[in-house]
Amino acid sequence: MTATNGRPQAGGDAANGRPGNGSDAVHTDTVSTVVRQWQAVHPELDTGPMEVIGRINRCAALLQQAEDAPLRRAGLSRPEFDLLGALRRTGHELTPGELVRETFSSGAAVTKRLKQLTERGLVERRGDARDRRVAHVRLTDAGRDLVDGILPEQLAYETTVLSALAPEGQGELAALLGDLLSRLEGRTGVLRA
Amino acid sequence: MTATNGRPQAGGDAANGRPGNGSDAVHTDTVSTVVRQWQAVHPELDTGPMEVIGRINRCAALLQQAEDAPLRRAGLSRPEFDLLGALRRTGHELTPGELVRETFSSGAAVTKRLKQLTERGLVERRGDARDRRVAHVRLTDAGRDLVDGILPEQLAYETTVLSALAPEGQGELAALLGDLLSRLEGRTGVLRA
DNA sequence: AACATGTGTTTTACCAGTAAAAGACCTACC
DNA sequence: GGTAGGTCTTTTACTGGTAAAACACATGTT
Repeated sequence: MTATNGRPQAGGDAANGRPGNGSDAVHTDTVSTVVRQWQAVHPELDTGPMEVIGRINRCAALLQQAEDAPLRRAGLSRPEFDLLGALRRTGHELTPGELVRETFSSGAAVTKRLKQLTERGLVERRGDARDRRVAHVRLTDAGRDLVDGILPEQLAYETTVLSALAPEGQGELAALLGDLLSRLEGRTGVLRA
Repeated sequence: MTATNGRPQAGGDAANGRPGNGSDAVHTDTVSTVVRQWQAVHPELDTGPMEVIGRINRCAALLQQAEDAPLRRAGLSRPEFDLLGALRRTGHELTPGELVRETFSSGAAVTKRLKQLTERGLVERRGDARDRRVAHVRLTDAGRDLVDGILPEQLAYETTVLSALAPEGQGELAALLGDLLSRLEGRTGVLRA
């Protein structure tokens, strides 16, 4: 459980942090294989970060596929659901600009999605009286019902997916990711550099 | 699944065995805000999975932006780098089909990328003598040099990005994600369902 | 040998996302 | 009150992805 930071020499276990797991139950996840390959080719490099970032990326990819299953049944993509969800969880109307911020997507993407969701009757828009540039978007009843119907399925699905981890493991993971995320989000400078 | 299931709210540190790091600094990451909003609207739902999956997704999104910085300087997208990296780290030629499996992308995407990378002189292809359906792709010297030049930058960048976490935290995170990932990858049925 | 079936790769048609510019509108200052 | 500059949103042009079909070839069977 020593250095992830300082040269994980031989064996990918360096970043593994757990006490006695050297031999049994070898992690056969693809990332550890990839890391081993890199270390064989470039033994001088510290591949520690890969073990974290590679896994985050890969988990995200796999989980999104998994999560998408309940959504697709409802004919929604994940970004569409995110948009509807933002409206639902805030509980009030949002402007397109606010939706951009809530869903972390570009303005153009939000415009397109709103168009489609409006056509499907899931959201409505009205203009602002004072400032005619801005629009206000709200869920229709159908939109709200759809979100409320999907969300429990979604969470149940996620629960089973995460059941690979013990509850304490899930807590740890959430906490660690929270640490990382709050720093990442706080220091946007790091990201834009 | 009761409302507040085993969710590690303030007691998270108890369950998660982290020694010194019990800094009760409130996590101000966006995910915790989102989760709070959902709980206000649907107090009966167990939002535990969101704290993990939401954060994985968000971290992935932010980290990819971060990682992309060094790549973009070299005029490569991440999927392109993944392809070149697969060739580099395996150390031998790969067929398009193998590249599909290594990089987790579709065949069509690999074909397109190979075309571009070939035009840029970073990879070469040759046919197979025995089976004329298959091609063999290898890095050119320029391609190899490019990868070798970028990789250290990339890792350095990732190291600074992860410096938000203490080394032990990084190890724990890698281990937990490895657990999750190896189960996710093993049980493909869960994902394709 | 001829054919059905399977595999490796590419092509086609299409869809969603982005960046940059445009458009519409506000505001504040001269 | 007109105009410069800023903000909110949409449009445009394009890129890159996917799914499904097409293509080219191999293989096993009769």
